[in-house]
Parts: sequence; C-alpha cells; structure tokens
Amino acid sequence: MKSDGTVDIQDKATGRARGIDRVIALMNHLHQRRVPTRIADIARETGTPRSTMYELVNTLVEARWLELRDADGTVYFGPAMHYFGSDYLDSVDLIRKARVEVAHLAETVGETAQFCTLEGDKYLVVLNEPGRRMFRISSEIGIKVPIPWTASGRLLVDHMAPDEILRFIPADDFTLPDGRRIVEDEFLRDIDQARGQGFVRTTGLVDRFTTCLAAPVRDPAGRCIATICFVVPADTDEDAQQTMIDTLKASAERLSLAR
Amino acid sequence: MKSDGTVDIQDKATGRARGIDRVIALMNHLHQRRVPTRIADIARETGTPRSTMYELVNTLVEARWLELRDADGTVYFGPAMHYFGSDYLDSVDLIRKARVEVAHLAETVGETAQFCTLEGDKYLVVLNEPGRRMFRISSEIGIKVPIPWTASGRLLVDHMAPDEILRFIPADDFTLPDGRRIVEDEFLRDIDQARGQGFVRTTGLVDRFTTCLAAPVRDPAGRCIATICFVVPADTDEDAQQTMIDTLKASAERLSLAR
DNA sequence: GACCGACGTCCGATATTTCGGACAAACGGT
DNA sequence: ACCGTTTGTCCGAAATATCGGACGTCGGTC
Repeated sequence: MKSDGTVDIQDKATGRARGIDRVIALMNHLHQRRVPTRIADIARETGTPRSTMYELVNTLVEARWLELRDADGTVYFGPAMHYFGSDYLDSVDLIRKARVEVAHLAETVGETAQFCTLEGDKYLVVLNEPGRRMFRISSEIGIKVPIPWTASGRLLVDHMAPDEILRFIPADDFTLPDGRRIVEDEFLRDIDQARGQGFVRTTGLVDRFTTCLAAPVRDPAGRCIATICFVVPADTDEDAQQTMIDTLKASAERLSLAR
Repeated sequence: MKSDGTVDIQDKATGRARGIDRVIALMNHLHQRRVPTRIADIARETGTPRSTMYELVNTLVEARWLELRDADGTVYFGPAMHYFGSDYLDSVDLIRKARVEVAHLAETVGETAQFCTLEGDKYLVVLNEPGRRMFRISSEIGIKVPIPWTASGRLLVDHMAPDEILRFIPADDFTLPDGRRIVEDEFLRDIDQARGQGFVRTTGLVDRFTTCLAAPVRDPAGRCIATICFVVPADTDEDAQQTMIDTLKASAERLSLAR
C-alpha cells in the first residue's frame, strides 16, 4: 500500500477510495499545511472529489475531530484530537517522564526545550516547550526532518558503524534547506566526537542564527533512543551554554535510568 | 444522527455502517476506557463486526493513529494523535496562552494545575499539568464531568440566572459519584458567593481528601469562558491556599486580558 | 448590470466496502 | 493429552457509500 519510509502521499489507482483513507489523507494534509484550510482546497490537493470531502468534513466536525474556523469556511483540527493525543502521551512511559523534564528545563532556563526521536530515517520532534522568548513560535511537533540537519540526529545514529549510517540516511538529506551540502566525513566526525563528549552542539544548520544543544537518552543497552535539547540564539554566551549542557545531561541521564 | 449533549453511544439500525463512523466509535471507546484494549473487545463493545474491526485497526495502525501494544494484542492511540492534537492546541489562541500559565503554576507552586471549560452542559478539563506530587496521576483531559461536581463549574455558569442554571444542568448531575446529593440552593449560593469573591474553593466533592481552587477567565463582556485551578490535598494549610488563590487570580486575569 | 468563478448542496447509479461465517492456529485450563 | 475458547485471516455476496455532475447562491470584477 505505502512505502514505509516517509508519510504516504496518496494512492492514484481507480479514483475511488474508502472514506477512512480519504480522512487519513485529509488529516495528514492539514498536519503538513499546519494552517486552517478551505474544504475545496483540501479536496483538490488530496485528490478527493468535492462532494465526498464535504460529506466527510461534516461527519468529522460533528465528532469534533475537526472545527470550522472563523466563519471564513476553513477547517482545522478540533478538540477531540487533543484528547486522543493526551491519552497517547500519558500511555507511553518514557514520554510521560520526558514531559516533566522538558517542562522543567523550559521553565527554569527560559529557553525552548525539546524531546526528539527517530521515526524511520527521519528526525522528529515529539515534545516542544517554547521557553520565555517570544519569537520562534514554530513548534514543529510531528514534522519529519532529515537527520543531518539536526544536532540530535548526530546522537540518534551513534550506535551504527559509519558505512551503516551513510546507507541509512538518504543521500539527499545531506543538503540543507538553503542548498548548502553537509560533508559526510564531517558529519561522521561530529557523531564520533559527540559519542565521546556525551552531547552535541550545532550552530547555523537549519537556521543561521540558532544553536542547538542536545544530550542523549539511552536504553539499558546504551543505545540512544531519544534526545533532549535546547534551541537557543547563536550568540548565547559560552558560560550559559555550558550550564545548559550540564543541565541537559542531567535530565537525559534521569530519563535513561527511568527507562 | 446523535443527541448533541453527551458523546454518542452508537447507532443500532440496519447493522451496516460506514467505516468512518466505526472508527469514530472506536476512538471514543478507547478514550473512555483510557487503557489499551484488545481488538475483539473493542469490536464487541462498540457493536462492530469483528472482521470489520480488524480491517480498520490495520489501516489505522499503518497510519500511526493507533499502536499495537506489548505484543499482548491490545491497541491504543498512536503518535499521530499527538501530532494532530498539538496542532490543535497551537491553533487556539487562548489555549496556547493558557498552556504557559498552567505550566508555570504547576512548576512554581508544585501542585496540579488545570485549565477547564464547558462543553455542552458538562465540565471538561482541557489542560492538566501534574505538579510535583507523585500520586493523583489521573489526568482526566477530555473527560466530561457534571458541573456541580467541580469548583470551576460554579464559575462557568455564573452569567446565568438561578432558574436558568437549574434548567441548564441535568437533574442527575447533582448526585455525586458516592451517591450523596448536592442541595441545589447551596449550589446556587456557592455560585453567588464565588462571583463576589472572584474565586471558588470546594473540598471533598468528587474525592473526599481533595480541595479545588479555581479562578475565572472572562471574555471582554465579563462572561466566564474558562477557569484555571489547582487541585491540592484537603489538609494544605490555609496560608498556602491563600497564596495559591492570589496566584490563580493573577493568571486568570492575564488570560482574560489576553483574550 | 452582466459575467465568471467558487462555494455548498443534492441526487441517482454503480463500483466497493462492509459483513457474516468459516477456518486454522494459538492458548489455557483440567 | 484433550477440548473449549479466543485470535486473526480469508472469502463471496449484497447493501450502500462514494462519486460525478447538475443546480442555486454568493461576491467580486470589468
């Protein structure tokens, strides 16, 4: 049905599909757009017949899976998704514990804190707590990002051999959004260094003026199964960064044991 | 199709239903059970044919809406629900701001903080931050509760006239889970007093040893559209409670203006 | 004021999905 | 080792949900 790697785009085939498949496409579309969208647009962009989409949206609005917004005819996710999502967070032990750590980090340090994992061959933000700064609102929860673009990515693959890593990560993923290319050898060296230091720092990767600090959460076998990290302005002074790194390592350590 | 009040149970009728309706019933069922459940059980309890349920669950697991747990054959919500739910939270202005307040309250005071609203004629916890105590893990996010059972409920209806309130709240909702009955006149007096004081305190309502402190978030017209509250042990000393009340009122005030 | 495009609803036909039941495998109690 | 129960898969039939297209509105543009 779908290649398991990335999110399925859609199926072409006959043109007729089950309602549930159309709904899945609809929700994925909203998640990728990340903005309330008009029904007709969703229909066009997901390849769903207009009449079908109207029908489905009505059903979902009744169930509060979706919400009509603004009276401008757009729809977006509704409260039911939040309820189901909270149930999920509560049901996964490591995530439940990570929430406490991330919230505490963001509150005490005042910078954006995140909890991240791998999904397939992509990096993924699972938890995001904005911290005290007003800008950088974009929480990219649930959005997949190439591994080499991130600090955490350098930790999350550190159990693999170098050639294994290069086979695992799609070649295109070494190209940054602005077109620059990450040299593979440097990437491997970063990983090696990180393993020794117990943390990673990257600056100006996805965003020129942003530094990421990340520490590994490891399972009993020592494999990095997640990371906690801070996202801070690149000009944050070195002493402050060192303190944050220590704080991160302590949190990561607690989560590693808690496992 | 459904009575809008509470969550729809299911439809009887012909026995044949759309996949999407079965999926909605499935998700609601999981949300109410709040525990990973075996597929056959879900099928029986939602009145869905077994073969249909297996088919749908497979589809949903592929989409990561659901997750197979433990290898014991149970399913529960998957990560996709968390992603969609986060998108919802980010998209609603008041909730986004409330998250900051609730997180801050829980972190600094160390007690469980919540953000609550009305949905239909029921009270609903929208945000829940557990605080530092270990017990009382149950976050009841998205679970509907009768208005008279809660402190916040006494604020959320304070824009109505007494007889209006009694018509609005179903008569059965005055009966507590342990069978005791809340006297309607006392309830109305609580509401009146709360309006004057700008907060509510209740003790031993749903739970004998728990006290709730709540403050109102009001829209520009002065109507209470939500509340923030603390859930604390009943034996918390009075000075500490007074401090919490002041803190709550300040947070609630900020949210009222932010609107 | 007439035209054009987008929105939302409605309807009938048919391609498809749901459903029931049958089956093999796994489980568990005696 | 036996047998009753539960799990998960598969299949063909038929009820029906999806789809395409037509229709009435609304709003903006020339």
